[in-house]
Amino acid sequence: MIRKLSEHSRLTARDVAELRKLPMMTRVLDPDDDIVRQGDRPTSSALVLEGLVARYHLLPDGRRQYLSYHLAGDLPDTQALFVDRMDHAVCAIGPAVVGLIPHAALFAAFERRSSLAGAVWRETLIDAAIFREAITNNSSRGPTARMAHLFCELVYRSKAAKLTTSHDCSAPIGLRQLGETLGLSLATVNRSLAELRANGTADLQNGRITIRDWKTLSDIGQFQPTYLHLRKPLDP
Amino acid sequence: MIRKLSEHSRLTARDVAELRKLPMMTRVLDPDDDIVRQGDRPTSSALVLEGLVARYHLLPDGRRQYLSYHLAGDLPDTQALFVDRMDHAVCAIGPAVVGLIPHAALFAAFERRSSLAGAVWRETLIDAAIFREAITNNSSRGPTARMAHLFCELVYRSKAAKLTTSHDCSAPIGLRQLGETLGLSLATVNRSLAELRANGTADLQNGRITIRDWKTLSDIGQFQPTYLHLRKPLDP
DNA sequence: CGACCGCTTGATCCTAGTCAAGGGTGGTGG
DNA sequence: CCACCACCCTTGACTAGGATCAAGCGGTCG
Repeated sequence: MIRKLSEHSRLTARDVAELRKLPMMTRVLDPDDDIVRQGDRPTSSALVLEGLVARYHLLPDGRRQYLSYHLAGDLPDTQALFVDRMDHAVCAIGPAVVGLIPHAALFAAFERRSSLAGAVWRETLIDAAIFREAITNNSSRGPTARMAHLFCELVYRSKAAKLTTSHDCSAPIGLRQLGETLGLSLATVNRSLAELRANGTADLQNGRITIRDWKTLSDIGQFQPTYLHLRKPLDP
Repeated sequence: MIRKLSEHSRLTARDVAELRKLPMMTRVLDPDDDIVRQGDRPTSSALVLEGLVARYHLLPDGRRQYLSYHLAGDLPDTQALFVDRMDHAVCAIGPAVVGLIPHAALFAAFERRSSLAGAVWRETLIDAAIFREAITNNSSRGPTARMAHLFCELVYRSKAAKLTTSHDCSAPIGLRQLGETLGLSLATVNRSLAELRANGTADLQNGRITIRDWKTLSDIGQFQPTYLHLRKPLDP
């Protein structure tokens, strides 16, 4: 499962052996459970084993700004490895399972195999690329395009992670949360979603994103997957 | 100059010695010159020596989305160390000077002193934190608050980098660029700026941001500097 | 069976975008 | 040296699109 790193990095057999040796405590989460909170000083990092996990900022008025979503195989809080305090929180979106790996164990593995450090570092850089894309998405595209882009990204990443083979993926996201991701009101989210449904490009139902017309949808969302930096990009 | 890293990381004398040995080619830039372009595969990383530098996405219609600003001492394209292709570009905002350090030299230094790798890694993680804050800023705050937040961030970082001691900093940013940073039209940018001028909290003139009332401005922009992860935060 | 929660839809308001015009400044060329 | 031009900032009028408010619907869980 950890071998999602090899989507973007070449790992040797010894790297993989080192990864397998990492101690890990699994933790089962209900929807909306926090894994870490803003201000925490975690001593271990989470690896998503199952489900969907998200990072978010807590705003002064209690609302949230969701920042990114993380699928099985992702490391959603590697930031804490090198930075004292969490400036954001991480929570489960649907039911999820995460593995907690002590920082000390990770550092030790990095010492032994610096290529591992490189792979994790690269992972954090790709996270940053996803954040940048979110800035552009939420700042320069209209509501429907934003939503289309997000759907494309989630499905594309799901496929890259071999979590799905068809044009859909699990995403137990509520419309309110979608709004707090895209910077839109609940009403607009709904109308944009209705638009995507109406033109037959995509749908979100029962916690599942379905893409019916990839070409048109990725056009609407101006989705260009290069920023995800896969070693071998997917076609569809 | 490189010792800006010590704002957030503890460096030993030997780390510093290693940094001083790095080979570097300086390059002088006019306003708007690109340092790297989207799609490039750079073989060296830039260190800002003078002036202001920005990252941006190029949009299909030719407009830009500015993503972050980088002051003297920053490493604006460390991403390229571990990722094949640039997914964004980096350009000079005003006149600027950068130092180009070959990736090979950096990797060699990391091998010799892994604490250096950690410091640079941490720097990239703080970049990511700045991106996250930009998502929140552009998605969940009104025009004036966005601008206030950006001004606070730039001045705060300038002070942290010892580039200024008063409540102002050099920022040769045009209003169009401000708009392409904050996701606002030129007209709105101007009106929001007028508002900040009118209530005596801040100003932008002759390529210089001046903050007249820090307390009120940071209130308007909901600016909380924790996400910058300085080892010792500033008060004012 | 009832209450609650999340989705859906409609009506209204208001904010930010668009369009258009004017003013200041610096640079270039006559 | 001056005239012209280009660029950027500034301001106003109008418009459109998204936020807000409000109500109805449908499923689920107690």
